[in-house]
Amino acid sequence: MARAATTSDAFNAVAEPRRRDILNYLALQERSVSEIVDAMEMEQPSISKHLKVLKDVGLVNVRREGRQMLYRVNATAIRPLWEWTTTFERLWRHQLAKVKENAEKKTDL
Amino acid sequence: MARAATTSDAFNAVAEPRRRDILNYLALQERSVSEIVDAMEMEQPSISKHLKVLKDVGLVNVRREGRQMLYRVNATAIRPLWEWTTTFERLWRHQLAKVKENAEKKTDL
DNA sequence: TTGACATATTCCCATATAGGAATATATTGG
DNA sequence: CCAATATATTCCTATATGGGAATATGTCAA
Repeated sequence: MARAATTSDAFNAVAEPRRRDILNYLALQERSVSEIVDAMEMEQPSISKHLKVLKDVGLVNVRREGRQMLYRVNATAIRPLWEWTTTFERLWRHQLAKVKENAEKKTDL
Repeated sequence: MARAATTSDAFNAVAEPRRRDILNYLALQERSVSEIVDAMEMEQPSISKHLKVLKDVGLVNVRREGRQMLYRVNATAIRPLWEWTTTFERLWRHQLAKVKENAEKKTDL
């Protein structure tokens, strides 16, 4: 077997750093493909391919306006990632509390 | 170019569903490899390989106890994922608020 | 209709998988 | 030291990827 497809879910789609860059950029506002191309430093075909992956997993939505295609983030599709990470929140808070505790012990000496 | 290595960062490491399963299991408590093998339905070599990836990106820590290797989650390594997703939190709250608003309008009819 | 602009798709290829199978390494008890 | 247990590593292979290059598709303006 090989790796899970990039389009299999949001986790795989955002594993690619360029796609996270694109999503970060789109978080500010809806953008056309050429705006994205200008903002990122990538060829237009690459951008289009990344956008296709993002669209396939529902991380972005699109609408046409004349010759342009306007992409925007579908933030609710990112929520499952957030939810998965929060199951570990208790653990890292616990870890951080320990670190702080140790730091205070040191100061007390 | 090919895909970014699974060991390149936490995002790529957790893209594999089996590795998320393992992390979920380890979230409960520290576990030996054989306990993980029993809990997941996978061959031991596969588990060891997944654990290596998780260790390489710092998502788990290990200690030896006799013949056993005890793995535990390093939750702070998951935090960057959480932080990235929270940059979109405002957006999905906004979206959900809209959905709710529309639902209430309907009820008013 | 034609040309220009905006975006998408196809073809090519080097590369890193994940799992299966087999084997290697490490540790302990006797 | 040896056998048993626990874990890691190596070899193999089908597969999907991301970028580059070239090209196709779609839309508007005149």
